[in-house]
Amino acid sequence: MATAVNTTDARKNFLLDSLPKDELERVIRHLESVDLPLGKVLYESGDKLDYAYFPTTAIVSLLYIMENGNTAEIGVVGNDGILGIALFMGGNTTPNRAVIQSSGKALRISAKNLMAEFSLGGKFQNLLLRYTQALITQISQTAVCNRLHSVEQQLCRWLLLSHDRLDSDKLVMTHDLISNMLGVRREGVTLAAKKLVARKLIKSVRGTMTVLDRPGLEQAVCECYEVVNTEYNRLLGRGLARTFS
Amino acid sequence: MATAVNTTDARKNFLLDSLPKDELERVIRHLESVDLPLGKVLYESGDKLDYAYFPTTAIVSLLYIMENGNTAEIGVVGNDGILGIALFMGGNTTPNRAVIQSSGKALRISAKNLMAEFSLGGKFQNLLLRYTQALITQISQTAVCNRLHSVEQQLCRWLLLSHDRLDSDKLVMTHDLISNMLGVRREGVTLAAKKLVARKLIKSVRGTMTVLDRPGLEQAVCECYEVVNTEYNRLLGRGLARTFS
DNA sequence: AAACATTTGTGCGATAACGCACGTATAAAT
DNA sequence: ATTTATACGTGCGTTATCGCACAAATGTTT
Repeated sequence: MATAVNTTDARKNFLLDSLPKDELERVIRHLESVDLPLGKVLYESGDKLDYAYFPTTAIVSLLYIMENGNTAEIGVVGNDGILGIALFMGGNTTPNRAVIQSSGKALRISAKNLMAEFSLGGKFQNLLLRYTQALITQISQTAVCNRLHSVEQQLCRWLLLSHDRLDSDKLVMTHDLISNMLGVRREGVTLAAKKLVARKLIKSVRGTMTVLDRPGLEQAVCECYEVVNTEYNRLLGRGLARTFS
Repeated sequence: MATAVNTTDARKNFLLDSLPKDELERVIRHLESVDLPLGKVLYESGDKLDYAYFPTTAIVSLLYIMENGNTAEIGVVGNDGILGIALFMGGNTTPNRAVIQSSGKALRISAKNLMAEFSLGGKFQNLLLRYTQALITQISQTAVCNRLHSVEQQLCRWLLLSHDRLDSDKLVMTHDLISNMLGVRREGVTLAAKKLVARKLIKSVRGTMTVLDRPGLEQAVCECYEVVNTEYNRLLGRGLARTFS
């Protein structure tokens, strides 16, 4: 399952790609590539983390699971970031679940090696902290969006967040799965999707949603999306938003 | 306005209190005490931060302000934490407003001195990162709570969060102010408060709410409160929850 | 091709929160 | 003591979302 990693692969992750050459080469020796299938749980709430993951093509949801089984997503991590910030932040674990939302690959590094590299300071440490701040903004904006915006707007935001982290326009996701992410009813997603279909912004057929009109989606989404994107840009030197393809 | 600081004052802030003696003495020389009146804006969204603040008796809300003027709180900081994490996280600013929710004192440190102390590593750095992780949990839980819980439950949570950070049982807050924090209507707060009054958990009279039955409030609140509290305890070695007084 | 499982569409009553309007209470100012 | 400003209470129609039930469509398996 785990294999060695070359520079080209590593650079598919924006954080790794932002490292100066010498640091990247140092880090890359600790990396191994892993396949992450849809639905796989990277870590469970409260689990002590053995690895951190730099997604390259996979997308991972940070999910909170209530006592009654209800779920809500607090953030998304793809090729823009890293999973396992609790390692270098000092907590070793977090009270949420990380689950693969879109299958693909990630590069993992052992907790021990991550800590060693982090404590060297340098750009690596700086990048990880900046990324963490960007993630805080994303989580904050999720809180705000949950409070103030409609399901339709949130679906737009969610579609854009996913689209940004994918090469394709085709998102392999059922309404049911999305409803668990957004913390709403499945029917709510169906309804919201129908409205977006009516506006010709997306196509929605059994298990997949396809982005048809990216600029249109950006028009339909609430300001939350842009706030986060701008902040990623400011902190990490590159936005996530894809230009229309 | 700003005056020198002694150890006793500094120890009113849990982060400072957790420092080993030598580090506290080193940090304390950079601190000055400031009074923070209700409503004062510590920093505005996007402001470059000149100071970080360790509240001792003041409570500060992290607020996001929408384009249309709507507001929603993403987190609360009191004597448990620090304002200005963006400094050591590398961003220097954050897209939210910090506003005094309950007047009191805080100890401030210049951005330059904070950075210097942080980069020395040691317990200070470790504590700040751990605190940041705890704050992430609080913000995450706000997101979840906003999605899944009723205004009444959220009011309970908000009251407990404030009560934890105060010496008194009396919270000086209008319904209108609280509604801006929770991101709901003023009438919604009035209604929710009325229900809590009917259950004899609080008293609510013109501009103040008084906690009458702390254990009762803890029974009425959603699980979100306890999740955050447990995490603060785990990460920082002390919970915030006050025992019934 | 038929049977089956999964996913999506739709209808309907219930509930929570909204926006607005206006009345009432409380505290401060004159 | 009277006025004024602020804060709170309440009613009412509207809207968004919920929970549930079940039908229709779409893939998959046999």
